[in-house]
Amino acid sequence: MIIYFRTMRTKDDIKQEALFEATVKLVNEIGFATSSVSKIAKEANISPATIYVYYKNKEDLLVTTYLEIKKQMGKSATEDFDDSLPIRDILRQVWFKMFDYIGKHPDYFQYCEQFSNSPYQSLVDKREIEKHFDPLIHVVIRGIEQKIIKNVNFDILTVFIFHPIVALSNSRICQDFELNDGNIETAFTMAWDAIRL
Amino acid sequence: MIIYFRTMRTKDDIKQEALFEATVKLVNEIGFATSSVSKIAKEANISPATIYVYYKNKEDLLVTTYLEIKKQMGKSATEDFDDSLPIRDILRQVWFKMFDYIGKHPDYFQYCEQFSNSPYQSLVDKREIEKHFDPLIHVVIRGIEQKIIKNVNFDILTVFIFHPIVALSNSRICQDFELNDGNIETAFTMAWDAIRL
Amino acid sequence: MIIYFRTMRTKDDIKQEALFEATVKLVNEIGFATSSVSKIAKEANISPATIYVYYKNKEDLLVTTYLEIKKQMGKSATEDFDDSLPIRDILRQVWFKMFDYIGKHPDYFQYCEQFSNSPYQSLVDKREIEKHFDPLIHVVIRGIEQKIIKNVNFDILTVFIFHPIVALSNSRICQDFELNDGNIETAFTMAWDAIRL
Amino acid sequence: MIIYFRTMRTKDDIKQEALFEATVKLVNEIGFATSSVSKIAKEANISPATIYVYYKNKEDLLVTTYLEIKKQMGKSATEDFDDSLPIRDILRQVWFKMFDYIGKHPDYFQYCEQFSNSPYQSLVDKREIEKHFDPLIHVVIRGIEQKIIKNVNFDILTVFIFHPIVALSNSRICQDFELNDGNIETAFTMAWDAIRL
DNA sequence: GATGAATGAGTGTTCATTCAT
DNA sequence: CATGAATGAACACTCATTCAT
Repeated sequence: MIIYFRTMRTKDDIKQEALFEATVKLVNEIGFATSSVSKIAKEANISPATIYVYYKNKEDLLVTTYLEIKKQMGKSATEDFDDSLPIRDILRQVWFKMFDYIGKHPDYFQYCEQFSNSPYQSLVDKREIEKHFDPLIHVVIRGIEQKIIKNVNFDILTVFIFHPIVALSNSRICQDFELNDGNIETAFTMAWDAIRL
Repeated sequence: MIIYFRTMRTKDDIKQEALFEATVKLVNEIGFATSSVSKIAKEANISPATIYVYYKNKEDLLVTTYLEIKKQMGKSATEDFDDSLPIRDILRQVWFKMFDYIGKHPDYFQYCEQFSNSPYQSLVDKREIEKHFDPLIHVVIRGIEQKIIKNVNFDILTVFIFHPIVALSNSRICQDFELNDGNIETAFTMAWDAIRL
Repeated sequence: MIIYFRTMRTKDDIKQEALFEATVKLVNEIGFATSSVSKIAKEANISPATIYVYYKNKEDLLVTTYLEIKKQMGKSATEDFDDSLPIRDILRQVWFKMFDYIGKHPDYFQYCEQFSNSPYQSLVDKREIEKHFDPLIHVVIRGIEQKIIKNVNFDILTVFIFHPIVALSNSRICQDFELNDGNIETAFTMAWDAIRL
Repeated sequence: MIIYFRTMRTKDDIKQEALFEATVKLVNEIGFATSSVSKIAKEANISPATIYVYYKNKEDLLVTTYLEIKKQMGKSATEDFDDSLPIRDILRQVWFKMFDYIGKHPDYFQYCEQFSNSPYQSLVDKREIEKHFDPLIHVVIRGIEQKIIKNVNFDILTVFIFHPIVALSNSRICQDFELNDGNIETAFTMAWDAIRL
């Protein structure tokens, strides 16, 4: 007879985490297109049927996994956020924190990249993601108000101040770019040059 | 009685082009992952087996379609290339030409985006593509030599001077960005600010 | 309400056996070349997909079926093996046991014949089969040592002492040969005349 | 302008022979099951459609090829047939002639072996083949009448006097048997021991 | 809660054959 | 006569999902 103490993790938690890791691992190893429910189940050492205990369907599994990572990423990027610093310094810190996170979890990052270009991508509410990065957005808006940042379409700003982080981390796009502090500093300077007034 | 005029195109050409268009259309409508040979065939109003008359296999169909578009795109971007212009003006012209091409063929552009993030992407020789854009690369190199452009890792430069064109054209990333001349001018200025010394 | 008695066989066993019988039956009816997975499935009254629950692939199904029969056959041929008998009597007994088995399971025999001439034949380790018939081989070797059997290439001996059993049982080759005791006795005498010193 | 002289072989003959050789070659290389009409056509350097000019269908092509070889084989086995020789010598000569033919045309022999175990085998009239070997059959009958050969079921005799030639030539069955004169002599002696009174 | 077994619908691909030219 | 193009039907196999236990 098994007794579950209050602090003991339930079986559920363990299975769910195994499923999370298995999903990320498999997608990174064999790609989104060929990652099937049964392969993920095998990787997690459970029956394919068990997945349907925890998730409504395949879509739910993949989307939830994505959202979980994005949440973590947002948290990492905005932790120790110091609103009193100059805007440039705040954004610079975010850049380093993001590259730090990606460097530590390249598999999570890669999963997100794959997800973003999969058909499942359209199933997530963009706002749901953005809210994890809200503090950053507000910094940029403040920069515009203080006439430090160019007052242009927000999408354009995003393309120059946030998108490069993703592009530079994508080994397919940047085969020569090494994630060392010097390179990150250089790239950030360029991003800042692009958006600053 | 059917009369074939001299200028009449042969059946082959018509089918092959129908296949090209059907491939692009379907991939754009339902995505790469779910675009099957039989669905493409149905879209082109031919039998799935007929595809194998024109292409070795699915991979061949998708890759060839991609290469064809990239070739067109490179030609468009570099036509009327005037090496005597100032470097900034050359790049600015390329930007406008690229947005012009994408504006005229949003479906071709979208297909390439999807392809670039598919498992088939690894099957094309990156150099094969780059050669269609070689003149641009040389302009950037000249800019570095003339101390007009920052002397940094080429991948980083690419992320700021070429990658934004793609990002801004990607309706998923930029839902607010409108491809009008003003917006393009603004964005180009930012890209130039990022890379210029 | 269904009640499962203790002796009731599980679904698995029933399906797997149905599959075995269906495979043998279909191959005998329409030949190896035209026996497809879906036809076998239909014969066994299951979905083609279900076959892949029990076997890795078509090859696995066909090879396993073959090995199973050969194992049975070897066991039949060598049961009640009495090493103390004169060599001629031992071989004679094997002949009768083999014809007995083939007479009782003509379909199994025919399946093996078809398999042996199929492309799948090369996938089985010849030794794996031979080991079921090892006692026979040793009898022949003993016969040579005792100068009762001609001391010639073993392949040649096999062609005259074992191969005729197969040839005579093959209805395609022998349409007039009836498997009665008289005919078997006659044929065995000829085989013995061929190999004895 | 091409002028065909009377002695010149017509295109037909050349194509038909190319087709014959291509069929044999391909079947030997990739097996009966995977030899398709289009592959044979490619091997013969003609269009698949052209095959249907010369043969009614695939079956016709394969069967005709088989019959042609069997005819040749029968001719070879029975040429220089000397009815005045002792029966043993006649049969011995046939053995050597057969092994000679097979040694010179291993591909033709192998094609026949493959054909004999294909579904097409049932389409040929056994008598059609046998008539090419009629002289041999009559020799055996004479042997029985002269009380030189055992008076048993003809199928049984065939299994011991003709079948071994095929078995010994089949590299799958006899991997150790070498087609040299010594081995053939030994094997023939055994065959003769089996059938002689 | 957990699962082995089962499956209809789909995958990419090859086939023997026909037909307009 | 010769053929390139075309295809319906079949192939082996995988899929996401369900369901009885």
